[in-house]
Amino acid sequence: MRNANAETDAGAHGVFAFAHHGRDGLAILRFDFAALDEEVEQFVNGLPSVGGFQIGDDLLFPKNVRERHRKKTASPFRSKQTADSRTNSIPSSICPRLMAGACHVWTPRIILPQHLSVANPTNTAQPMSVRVRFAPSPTGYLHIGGARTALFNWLYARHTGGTFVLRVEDTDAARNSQEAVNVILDGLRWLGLDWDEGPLTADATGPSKGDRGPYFQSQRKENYARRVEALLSRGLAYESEGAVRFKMAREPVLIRDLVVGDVTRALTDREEQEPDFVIMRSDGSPVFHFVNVVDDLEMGITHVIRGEDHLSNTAKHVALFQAFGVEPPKYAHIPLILNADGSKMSKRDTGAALTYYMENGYAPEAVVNYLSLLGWSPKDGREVIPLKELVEMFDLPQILRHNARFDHEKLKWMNGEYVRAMPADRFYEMAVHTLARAGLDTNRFPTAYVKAALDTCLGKVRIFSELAGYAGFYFTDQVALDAEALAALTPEARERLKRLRDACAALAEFNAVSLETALKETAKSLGVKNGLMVHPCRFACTGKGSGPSLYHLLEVLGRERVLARMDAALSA
RNA sequence: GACCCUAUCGUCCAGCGGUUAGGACACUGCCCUUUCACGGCGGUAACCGGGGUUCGAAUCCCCGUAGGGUCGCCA
Repeated sequence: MRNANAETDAGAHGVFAFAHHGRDGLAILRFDFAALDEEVEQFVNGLPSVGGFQIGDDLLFPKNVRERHRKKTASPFRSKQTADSRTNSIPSSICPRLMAGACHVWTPRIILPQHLSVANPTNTAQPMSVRVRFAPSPTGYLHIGGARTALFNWLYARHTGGTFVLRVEDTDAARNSQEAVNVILDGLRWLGLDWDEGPLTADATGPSKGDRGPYFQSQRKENYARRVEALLSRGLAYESEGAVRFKMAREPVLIRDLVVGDVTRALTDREEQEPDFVIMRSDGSPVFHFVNVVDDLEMGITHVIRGEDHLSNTAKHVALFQAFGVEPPKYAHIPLILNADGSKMSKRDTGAALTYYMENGYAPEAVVNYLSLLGWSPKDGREVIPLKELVEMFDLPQILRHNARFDHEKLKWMNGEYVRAMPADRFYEMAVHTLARAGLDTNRFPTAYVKAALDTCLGKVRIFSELAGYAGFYFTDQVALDAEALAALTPEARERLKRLRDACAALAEFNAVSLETALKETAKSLGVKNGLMVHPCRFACTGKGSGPSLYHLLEVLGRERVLARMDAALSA
């Protein structure tokens, strides 16, 4: 114990020491001697002192080291926990006082004796530039989970200043088409996920950018043939019934995953029967596991970020990389996205396809933001985060390991946040587009009218598909009065409406201010509350019980339409 | 059947050995308001179960249970 140290270094907070602390062994303690009482000091003096550590230092072994691994590596304190080290346990009588401020405690989660040195980030080798890829199969739709996988890859590439590669896995020629490829390209473009390398068009033989192409697997057949040949010639693969099988290891494979941790994948019972898997079919076409690895290898992919559904198969991929004599890329298997009820999200489920969001008036930046928060979150707990900051904060270690359910309600809320903050022009554009999809042609009306109408909706809708129901009355010739509307138009209500109609007709200026005055005066003269005037009027003019601000809506509609609609309602 | 992953409010996340278990969505009470939203102030609501380690466990370990994934000449 370097007690002297504490005394000479006035102001410096004493000494670092190790103590046995709970089951996980050592804690680093930092003592402030000024605050120690005698009993505590006595205890402290019995501790082995250490140098070069600080509170919070990682003595690590990363937290993703799994217990299996730990058992193998000879647990440091179970085996070494002698009576001697026991005496360094922090006694309960002292602990509270230590915690009270005399001492700072840091308990590393896992400590291995041979790692009792501070991890030094500066001495790690210069990291290679990151290359990630998104490798979808053109099936005709882009799954929302696939979109998130693309997003995570993109975010990681942008975060690290690396390269985002788009590769089309169109090995199954029969069910691929340019339209199917376009669904992917359009989806990624819509989300704003630009790729640094990959196809420029949906044409497999068309132009692309990047020097590691082609970026369509259908154009890479020679590479696969050559690689199969290489394995064959080295006896690492063999022919069987016309197909080529890879000689798979008959023992568990260690998968080091940046998200899941170290996974030892043992053979299943079926694999025990036949461990060697086909890499090339009898018709000469290579299978997914093979092409995937060959392409990743040849394209210099450094990090494979993909859905957790690939985790088990990663053993095959690792074995293949090893057969080719190279280190496998770093893997990061991200959790899956499930339906609200926890079931797997399949093609048929609402919102499973990205096109759903493209077509229903969602803002891509909201979808991106929401997706980024599924399985990942920034430390500060914020939720509405601009893309730029997402890029800055995103990283692999923070990704969770458990699946997430897709919450449409929260997405709608998120979308509303973005819609509200949206520039007016963008709002008009998206509104007109979505309205048109709902069969409401805004082109029939003057631009000024359309804009004025939409201005009354700013900040009112969360997703644009709500707009047709909210503001459709602006763009129809007649309002449909449903049962609810008719029920509201009682004889008394009609009487009030009639009075309001006449007041409106007599108005010199027909605007929100004058309308409000007129309505309130009419209510006053009738001796009723404003609300009793408001509701019949709203129903008559819009057919609904709720909507944009009444006075503004009336102004936009204009005297002519308003009077016509009131008359129509009065005679309905 | 085997193998692998996972488990905190209804949902998404915080938490990484000592917290009155925190935030967001949703739900809900009040205020604001011509409606609906927005906004403001509140509320309901969670550590899957059982063992163990520890003075102390939501946090570490084990066993159950549940959910998900994978075992193709699909991708």
